[in-house]
Amino acid sequence: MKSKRKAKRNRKTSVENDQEFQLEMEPASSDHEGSEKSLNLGGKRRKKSIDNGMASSANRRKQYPGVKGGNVRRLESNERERQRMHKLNNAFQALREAIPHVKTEKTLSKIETLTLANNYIKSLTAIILGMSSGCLPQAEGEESSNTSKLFQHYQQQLEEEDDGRLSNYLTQIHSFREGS
DNA sequence: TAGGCCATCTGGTCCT
DNA sequence: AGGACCAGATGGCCTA
Repeated sequence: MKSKRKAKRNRKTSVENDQEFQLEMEPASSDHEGSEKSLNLGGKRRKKSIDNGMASSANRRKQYPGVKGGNVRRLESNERERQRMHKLNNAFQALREAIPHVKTEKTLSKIETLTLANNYIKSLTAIILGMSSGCLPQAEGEESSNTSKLFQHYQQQLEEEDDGRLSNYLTQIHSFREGS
């Protein structure tokens, strides 16, 4: 993994690009963060394929005359998909902020975020289980019973997995920080 | 220039 | 029927 996260902050995202593109098209509708109403066949990002990329793209991808012709349903679908992806990215961002590492200068990639979060959760679970060391209150009612089951589940899971989950996590943080 | 990461478009499939 | 979800394709941006 390369140390490109910082630079990526400087780089314009395609959303920003599209927003710029929108300025030429229409005022941006800011219904939510990262939301751009680019019902313009992708704006800048797709410009190349529109302008000159069709020769290569069209070989593999169908032509979509309906879109060019103003297929409203397709465009609406694109917009919904964009919104969905923006929500997904917001969730990724929230996850990044939930991981201690994110407070540093780099932005974690998605795969890094998921990997780190996974190990973070597991190391926290291990810590909690270690602290409680099986001294949970006696099952009293359904809720306590569930807690006990959960405890057993995690304990079993951790036993089946490798040791050193926490050290793995810390190592990962370190390597991410190093930008390796 | 290659490789990594990402946003977007798109059609298919699943779900309500 | 229409929206949500998914995966493949494509191309832009960046770093080494």
